[in-house]
Amino acid sequence: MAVMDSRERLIETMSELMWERGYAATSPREVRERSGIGQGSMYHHFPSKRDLALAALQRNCDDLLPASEELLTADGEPLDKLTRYLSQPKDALKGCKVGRMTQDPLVAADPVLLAPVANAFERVHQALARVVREAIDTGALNAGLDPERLAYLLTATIQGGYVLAIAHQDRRPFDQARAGALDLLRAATTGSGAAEQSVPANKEE
Amino acid sequence: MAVMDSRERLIETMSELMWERGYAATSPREVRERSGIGQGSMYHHFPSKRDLALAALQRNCDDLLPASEELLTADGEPLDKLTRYLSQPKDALKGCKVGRMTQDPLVAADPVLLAPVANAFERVHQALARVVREAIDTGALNAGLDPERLAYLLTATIQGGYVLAIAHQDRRPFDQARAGALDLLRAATTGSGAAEQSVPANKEE
DNA sequence: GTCTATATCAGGATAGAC
DNA sequence: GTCTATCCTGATATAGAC
Repeated sequence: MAVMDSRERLIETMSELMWERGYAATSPREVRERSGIGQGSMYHHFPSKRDLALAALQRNCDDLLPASEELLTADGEPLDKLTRYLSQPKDALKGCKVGRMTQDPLVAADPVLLAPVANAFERVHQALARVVREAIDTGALNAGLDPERLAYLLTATIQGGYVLAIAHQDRRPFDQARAGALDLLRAATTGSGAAEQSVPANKEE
Repeated sequence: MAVMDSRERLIETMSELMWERGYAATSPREVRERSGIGQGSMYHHFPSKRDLALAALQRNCDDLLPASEELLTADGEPLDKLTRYLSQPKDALKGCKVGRMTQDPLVAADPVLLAPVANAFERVHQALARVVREAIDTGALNAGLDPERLAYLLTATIQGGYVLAIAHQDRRPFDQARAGALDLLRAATTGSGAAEQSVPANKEE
């Protein structure tokens, strides 16, 4: 494999910085310094910070989507798939490299930058809704539950979990929120008794 | 009531801007221009942007906390209180003026600025956990459920709902995530049959 | 307390040589 | 494609008069 070229290094570096600091708070200078790429070279590949950000954002989406999509479309019991979705190892204190973008004023106000984010969430949502629907259809979850609502709830649990973890500077709220969602899913299991077992908290990334 | 003085106007304006753009992306210049307060006056009251931000952040926390705390500590059925908590009118596309701060790189990295945010989340969490515990103790929710987990789940649902709403530029995912949480709570109701009624989606703020 | 003027530095980009 | 030099603006203050 050839050594990573300048363009690639720029995208890689910008992706990291956007995860760490967001878009607005990341400066071209930081990208140059961390990547070791010169000024001229940078503007040769990307005419503006925004162009580089778009490429980096796309990259971050491509980094995250496959894992969730593959997990959710694999064979297996629908409830198992939801459990695995809610148990993926995550660095709670770093936040989500995709979800974080929605809180960046420059991204949220820019339809072009927001598009890959919207697309990523949409795809995960569809995959989740499909699995939830399957769970209901096969009788694993109570009839009468709404797949759309539950799918949004599960994604929101993760995204909100990051907020809590960062606020408390502690990953436990993230893990507990996810565990709470699993507990409630189990409680909504057809034929569940009152004393349904609760799952143990998720451990370290 | 006397006309609002300069100091007050500065805090008010900074609070708005931090809600709209976050801390890092808000400049002293914008505060001056929107508030109509002069440069000298501003730095007379607040020696730095950070000092002003701290006051504004405190203000934003004080704006939000009372409503949730009063709602959760009022008399009434615990499940009703949780329902009301999840049905508070919110402008989903604007995001949470407190939760958003966790995604601001300058705030998350600054323990002093993060403190009021952590405190606000902690208080809501405690109030929520108490209500959930009450629901379990009175038999309204299944025994075996964990109050801590459910409390974190509910807050995460709201905070994550904002992320989804902004990503999709549509408030419905926010409402649906909250509705999904209510559906699952109802499913975890002791003695709930399989065909528990689901609640209608929340309407407009 | 408030005003105007000034200072410093970083952000974001362009120019033109190699 | 990459480098160095340069440019302009805005962010974040400080100075000192009123």
